Order: sequence, then structure tokens, then C-alpha cells
Amino acid sequence: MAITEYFIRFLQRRDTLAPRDLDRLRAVRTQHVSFGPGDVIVPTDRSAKRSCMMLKGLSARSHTLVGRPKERVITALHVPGDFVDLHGFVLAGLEHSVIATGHVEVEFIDHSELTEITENFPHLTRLLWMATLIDAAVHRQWLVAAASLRSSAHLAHLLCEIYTRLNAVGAASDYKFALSLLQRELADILGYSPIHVNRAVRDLRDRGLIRWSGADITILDWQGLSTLARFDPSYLDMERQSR
Amino acid sequence: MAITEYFIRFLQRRDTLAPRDLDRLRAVRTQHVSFGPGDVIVPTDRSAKRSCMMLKGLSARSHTLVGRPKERVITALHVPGDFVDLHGFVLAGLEHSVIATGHVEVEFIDHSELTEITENFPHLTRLLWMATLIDAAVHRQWLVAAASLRSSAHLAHLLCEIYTRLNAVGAASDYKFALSLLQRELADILGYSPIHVNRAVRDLRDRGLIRWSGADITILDWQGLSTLARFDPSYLDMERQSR
DNA sequence: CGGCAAATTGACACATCTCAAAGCCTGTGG
DNA sequence: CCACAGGCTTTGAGATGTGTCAATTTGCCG
Repeated sequence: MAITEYFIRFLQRRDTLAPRDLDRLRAVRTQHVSFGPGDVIVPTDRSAKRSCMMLKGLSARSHTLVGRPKERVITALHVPGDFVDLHGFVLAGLEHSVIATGHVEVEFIDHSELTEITENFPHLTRLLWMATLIDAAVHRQWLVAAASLRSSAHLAHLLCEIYTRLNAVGAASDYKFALSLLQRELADILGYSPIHVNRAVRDLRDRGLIRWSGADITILDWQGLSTLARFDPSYLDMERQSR
Repeated sequence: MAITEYFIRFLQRRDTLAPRDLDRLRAVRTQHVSFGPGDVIVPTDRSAKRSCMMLKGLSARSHTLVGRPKERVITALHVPGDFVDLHGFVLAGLEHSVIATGHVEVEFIDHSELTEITENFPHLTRLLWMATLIDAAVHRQWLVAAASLRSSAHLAHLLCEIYTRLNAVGAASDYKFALSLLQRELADILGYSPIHVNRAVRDLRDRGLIRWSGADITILDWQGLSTLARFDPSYLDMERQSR
């Protein structure tokens, strides 16, 4: 199988891909694999030999604390087109695992391919680097949100971000999207108890900002939701630029 | 001026630098600049032409929220040897500013030098990439700490991390270090009010874990402090490895 | 000595957590 | 087709954590 077009779209939105780079990307060979809810896509491993890219569904980076194996913190979510554990290629390994929330399809890419790209395709290398740096910018925004927003606004921020990211790769439109996350998992993301997440969901519903039934979410009032969340998408770095 | 030896030590601790790479690094030309408390080292700028490396002191990445210019959130701290805004080289710009806390000395490096390195020194490029990914790993750990630790433990985690990072580059030892941060700034880091930070400081003091007078901190009981914080330094990726 | 900014303390309000129970949905087996 | 079981969602009530406001103390610098 060849590399996902979602990822190529992700890059092309942000810079111009030279034909040579594009050809190299399309020549990357991948292994397609499916996962079900809760499955471990990438285990914590100090010696991974491949990285994975999202094709379908939603995955999460899950951390456990020393001495408290039952508590879990989710530090990132990944949508189609995201190169989920590209950082595992450069770091000595992951300090977290990657899990599927809902049905997920991914493509695995051997690190040998990435090494070859970094040896011979400097511009493409910078774009891969950029992809990991956008992840880092998202981490920072989550830190900002955690430090400055109360529960409803914090949840609202997450919803704005996910919709924007899904929309950017063409995986959502019309302010509707599917979010295969349990309230328990939302709690692990936002750092609240599941009960409190529930109250935040109800609050957004009561304010008429969203409709939420099962996994299907509709944003009824984007203006209201993004204002409440003080959402400013510039951290997603979606401008085209020479890098 | 030449590039700081701190940074070379940072890299050499994590991988072996080929003589050719080491020579290239030493040939990087820099501009040395000093800053005082509160000074802006790097403004929010969509078109920065250089990045900065810490030589002395402590700097912070500072975010402001849309519509609330007085509220500030700090999402990262940088110690000597850190390549603070290396990510500004690959991203379209910074979504935050970098400020000095206390007296700071930095070296600025032109992006043209970095471009040249990424075109001709693939292994060195991967190491620069790695440096930005370690920053991202620190972001994730801050997210974990924010979601799972209460005030004293959260503060304890920050102290453990700073000491470990200072110690790793030889800028602190014997469990003593200088922290040029106001309680107000600690509050912006941890996401608490200054008053609550004060309570956390007192708590750690009362438990006999630290001594803290002015900017000088002594960790009296490393074991106790790191256990309270559930601190596990593996996210700092300090193992030597071929990358 | 005086003046400021930071650190500290106390009292009270608000946000969030925990525990417990009830309601809802969905898949399964009879 | 129905009854049931189990997991998720929703709700309530009381405990704990954290924020705000106001005042006092401390430490530094002119």
C-alpha cells in the first residue's frame, strides 16, 4: 500500500511539495492494519521499528503514572492524516502508548524508509519535522487551555480543535463530526472526573451550543462555542509557507 | 562567537557526534545578547530570522489569550543549553513569546545556518529534530502532571524536572539550584493562583522536603520529593542511542 | 528611613471530586 | 419478541481543592 493522501494534503496545505518529494512520498510502502475500541496500536517500547499514520478513526496517546497503573492521562488525539508516532523515529522510544478509540485504520511505515528520506530529501525532512512540531504546538495549546479555562470552556476548546483538524483534512464538514470518545476518555484528556465532564457536556447542550447524541456531534453555534473557548486556530499553523 | 558547549553536551549525552558534525556545530556563528528580568527575548513573530540558545539563566515561553491580554500562561521553561525557539525555524512562526526570568544570556543563530545544516548534515539534522522532540515530551509530561497531581505534588514535579535538567548539563549539583521565578510566574506555569502557589511552597517546606529562600532552592529530601511528584525522568530521554 | 513589590496569611466563595444511586442504551439468549 | 445483564450516562449530596479579596509582613533598594 502507498502512503495516505490525507497526509499529503496535510503537507500541501502548509508548503509546496516538489515533484521529486511527492514521488518519494508516494513510493513509501506501508502496512495497513485495523483496530477496535481500546486496542493498543503502539505499545510503550524503547525500540520501535516503525511509525504509524492515521487513516480512519481517532487514536490517543495514553500515559500511565508510576505507581498508579489504573489512572490514565491522554496527552494527544490523532485524526486521519496525522503521523501519530513519527517522534518515535527520532527519540529513543515512546514514553506513552497509542490506543484506538473506536474503529481505527492505520498504515505502518518502516523507520528504514524515514532514515532514507532524511539522508536524501532535506526539504521533505523539514516537512516531517514540521509535522511533529505542530503536535508540540497542540500540546502547548492544551497546556494553555488547562491552565486558563474552566470545565465547559475547556471542553469547548477541545471540540473546536477537533472539528478544525478534521475539517482541514476533509474528514468533517457542516459543523458535524463523529467523536468516538467515552466521557471517561474525555475526562482523561481534560483532567476532570467523568462526572464533571458530564456536567460540562450538559452545560454546552443547555446553552444551545452543541447537539451530542452517541458519537455524533453537531456544533449549533460555532461563534458562541469558539468565543467561549477563546479558540484561535493559528497554533495549528495552517498557512502555506516555504520551509 | 561560537555555539555553546552546553548544547554540545546536551547532544553528546544522547548520541555520538561524528567529528564532521562536531566541526560544523563549532563553526556556527552566533550573536551573544544579555537580558534582564521580564525582557522579551523573542517576540511573537511570524517571520523570525534567527533562533536563540540559552547560555545562562532561565527563560519561559509565554502565551496570552485572545481577549485577555493580562492573563499569561507559561508553557515551557528553558535552562542553559536549550535551543529555545528552534521550532521557529520550521514552523511559520511562534504563537508565543519568549521572556527572560532573571538575568539571561543567550546566543542567536541565523536560520540560514540551520538551513545549510539540514541540507548537508542529515545526522546532525536528526539531532536538532530530537532536541525539539524532547521539548514536546516535556510538554506532554506537564500535561500529565497538570491532569493528575494536586498543587504540592505538581510544584514538586516542576522542581524535580528543573533540577534534573540543570544537573544534566552541569549547571546544578548537590541538590541546590537557583530558580529566578516569582511566585506569580510559578502560578502562570502551574495554572494556579499566586496565593495557592504560596500555600504549595509552604507545604513542601513544612514537610521538610525543600529549603527555599529568595531564588535559592535546596532539595532536602530528593527521594521524598520525587515520590510525592511521581517523578520519572525517562521522558527527558537522556540515554545515549544511535539516532 | 521610606517606599515599593513580593511573600504570606485568613476568611469566604466557587470549582471540582468522590461516593452512591438511578436511568438509558445495546447486545444477547431464551 | 421479550427479558436481562452490563456498561455508559445522568443526577444528587457532601467533602476537598482552589480562587478571590483584603490585610499584614518581609525584603530589597533608593
